[in-house]
Order: sequence, then structure tokens, then C-alpha cells
Amino acid sequence: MGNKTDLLTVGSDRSPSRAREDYVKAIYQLGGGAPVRAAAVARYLNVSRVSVSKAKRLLEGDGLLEPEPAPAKPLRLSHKGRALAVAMVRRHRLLETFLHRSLDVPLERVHAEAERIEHVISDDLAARIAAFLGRPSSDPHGHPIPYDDATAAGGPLPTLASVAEGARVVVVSLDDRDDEAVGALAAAGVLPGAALRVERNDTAKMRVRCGKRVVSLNRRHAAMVRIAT
Amino acid sequence: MGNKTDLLTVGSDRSPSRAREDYVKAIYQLGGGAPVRAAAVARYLNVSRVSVSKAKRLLEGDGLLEPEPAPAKPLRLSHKGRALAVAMVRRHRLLETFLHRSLDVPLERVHAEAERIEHVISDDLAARIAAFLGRPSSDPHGHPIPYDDATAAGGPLPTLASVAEGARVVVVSLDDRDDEAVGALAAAGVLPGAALRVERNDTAKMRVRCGKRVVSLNRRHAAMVRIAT
DNA sequence: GGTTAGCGTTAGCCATGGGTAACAAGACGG
DNA sequence: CCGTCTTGTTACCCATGGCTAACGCTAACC
Repeated sequence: MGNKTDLLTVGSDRSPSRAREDYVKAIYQLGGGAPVRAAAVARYLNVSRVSVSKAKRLLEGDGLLEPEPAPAKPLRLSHKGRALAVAMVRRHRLLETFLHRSLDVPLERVHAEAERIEHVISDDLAARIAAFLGRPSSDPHGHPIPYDDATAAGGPLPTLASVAEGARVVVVSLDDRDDEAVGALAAAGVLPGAALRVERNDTAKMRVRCGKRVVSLNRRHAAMVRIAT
Repeated sequence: MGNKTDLLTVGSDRSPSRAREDYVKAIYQLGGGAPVRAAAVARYLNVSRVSVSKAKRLLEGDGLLEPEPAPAKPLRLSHKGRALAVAMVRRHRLLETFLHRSLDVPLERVHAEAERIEHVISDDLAARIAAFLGRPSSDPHGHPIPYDDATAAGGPLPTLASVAEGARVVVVSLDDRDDEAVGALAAAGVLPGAALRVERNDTAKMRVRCGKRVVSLNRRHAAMVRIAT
């Protein structure tokens, strides 16, 4: 196959619809339905506040944001915007599941790949992928796949980094946005469903027993792990 | 699933890299390696000649086109451009095969879907899809899948519309760019590998025996069928 | 030879997405 | 109460992709 240093690295990749979908998804993931500050969106997407401010007008024009005549107000998704956001999340998680399960894409690379594909597949195709996979209930990082537009949020779970020594916990999910952490955690066997026991948690590296293995985890990586008891 | 009249219909969808890839692919498919007139590219992509003229400069800048100081000369892909074009064709055909075989996407919808996805998957992912499918040699429309950068062109085959009455032929491929024709042909059983006998070919509708069935085909549709004897 | 058609280019216009610089207004800390 | 930080906005600038209008050329066609 074409092994010539990936020819395709040509342009940036900001298509009109892609940018809009990214904004909507960011607002949704930051607020979970609640209004979100523009500056937070800017940081989340690594763009300037100005870009968010301009995008705001365009998104309002598309009916994806609740129209807000008063300036300096937080961003609120409209019904349509929320539905689009949920559709994006659904596609993203279905794609991640497919890439990991069927194509054996390593866990830490699944997110980036899905991030690009999610913008170009139709709802119909997403439904076919879901059927192909047997309508999985969660993606390989442990996040639930929303099949209807219900939010089903629930407050954020505690992270592994915050657990007291000696505690036994179960891994619920990993933050897929941090490739490096996901790679390290997967290598250590810290995956959704794994039962852990925290051996030490007082320095930059914590020790965790995972099955028969005792592994050493970077604190920053452990902060990417959501857990339950 | 989100059945709300496809929310995603928001923007056009011309990302920088997408446009470049479309130009390169068009030049490749029109010329098969030989130089191509800009106007032909414009017609093929449904854009103005002006857009092609401007794209030319950008593509030269990217090293995808052979630099051409003299104006009004045909467009020639560089080595890099040709390799990119072949990669695009490979991805496209692999995607079509996957969509049709694994996800049961109807033949006439496979092209449009692949057309969008091909721009966002990595070479690595294409390789994984190929492995998943068992390295198929051709796509569902009957076009060969190029696994190396070899061109393997060979002159264009005759079309079903040009066949004399009474002749027996075998369907090699369908032109996937014409959704309507592909739908009609697939419904009639005129698919790659099918053995046909032309019963009548003198009016706007031709009659063809296909297995046990005798079907009536629109001439325009028949012109989308490449055949061999 | 003149007319007509097609081709490639240039000039100019629009929309989108992204960026800086700058500013007014509010929140916070001292 | 005064400085400092954060925020959202505005005014510009840049690149891309696409468009129409218009022009010069070439190549047919009569």
C-alpha cells in the first residue's frame, strides 16, 4: 500500500459543516445541555475567542443556538442544536467501537480517526454500523452510546487520581481526548470494567493493582480515568 | 435514532484538502495518467473553468501537478499527484466494497457515501479495511482495486449500449457516478459478472436477456455498463 | 477570410474559518 | 477604591473555494 510518508497531508481541514458540528459538539460536551461560556468553548477547541464569537452568529443563523440578542451571554444550544450534538456523539462512539472491535485500531488512535469520520457519515450509515455491531451500549473508552436523543447525563464520576490508598474501585471510562494517557492506561490494563486496588497515591506516580499486576501510573494519566466503587 | 429530517444538512462541504483531492482524482480519472484539459476537469467536477485555473496554481504549489510555466497547457499530475490519486481510488473502492458487503448499503448509494468518507480516512485505516475484507480485487461496481501504485489502465471497454443484437456479453463494470443508472441496472440484475444476450437494440429502450429474465433497459443506463465478450 | 465556439486567464465579489490588536465591562484581590 | 484578569466584541488581515464578466487566442466551420 502507499507507504510514501502519507501524501494526504495537504490542507488544514475546516469545512463549513465540520466547523459548525465541532462547535455544537463542544458546547454540548462542556455543558451537557446547560449554557456554556464562549471562552470555555474557545479553550476546548483551541481557537480564539474571536472565532467563537463569530461562529456564534453563524450558529444562531442555522438555528443551532438559541438566539441571544443580548451580548456577552453564555451559549445555549437550541433543540435542533442539541439533537445534532447527540447525533455527533452517537456517530463518534459507534465509529470508535467499530474501529476498535472490527478493524483492530489501537485504542489510543480510535478517537482521532472517529473525530474526522463522524462529520461525513449519514444518519443512515450510523444506524447500519450500529446494527452491524449489535447495538453496543458503550464505546471502547466506556462511554455510553446514546440511541435516542435523551441526555442521560448524571454528574461526573470521580477520577482515579482522587482515590484514597487502599480503596478498591472499578474503571468506568477513560477520557478519549488524551491519546497519550489512553495509550499508557491501555498498556497497563486499566480499561473499562477493570477492578483496581490503589496501593499508593502520594507522589507523582501512583501504584495500582490491576488483576495480578501492580502497575505504576502517571498522576496526569490517572486523572483521565473515571471510576466507581 | 435521530429521524428528524437529517439535521446535518448545514454547510456546503468544501474543505481545503477535500477540494485538492477531488481535483487530483478528477485529473487522474479523466486522463489515466495523460495530461488533461482544464475545461474537461471543470465539466467533470461541475465547477467553473476559473476555479480550475486557480486550483491549478495551488496544486502546483503543493507539488501535486507538474509545474507548468507556460499558460494554457493541459494539466499533468506529478508523481506525488498520481500517487495521491491512486490512493484516493483505492480508498474509494475499498469503502464501496465495505459499505455494500458488510453494511448492506444499496449499490446505488454506495458511491456518494464513499465519496465523502474517502477524504478523511488514513492510509492505515484503508489497509485495515482491505484486510478486514480479505483484500478484495474489485469493488461492487466491478472496478479493480489498486493495491500498489501501478496504473494498470488498459483502454476503455465497449458499453452495453454499443452491442449488436444477438450478441452475448459479460458485464464487467457499472459507472458508479450515475446513481440512477446503477439503481435501475442493479434492479434488473445487470451486475458485474452477469452474462447477457442482447435481444433488441434499435430504440431508446433495449431488451436484454439476463439469466432467465428478459429486461428492458434505458439506453442511457446501458451506456453506463462496460462489457466484454 | 471572417465568424463562431471553446479554452485559459485575469479582475473582482462573496462566504467561511482562522488570526491579532484593541477596547469596554465586569469580577476579583488587595 | 484601584489595579488586574477574564470576557465578549469590534475592526482588520489572510487563505481557500466558488462565481460572473470580460478578454485574448486558437481552431474549427462556412
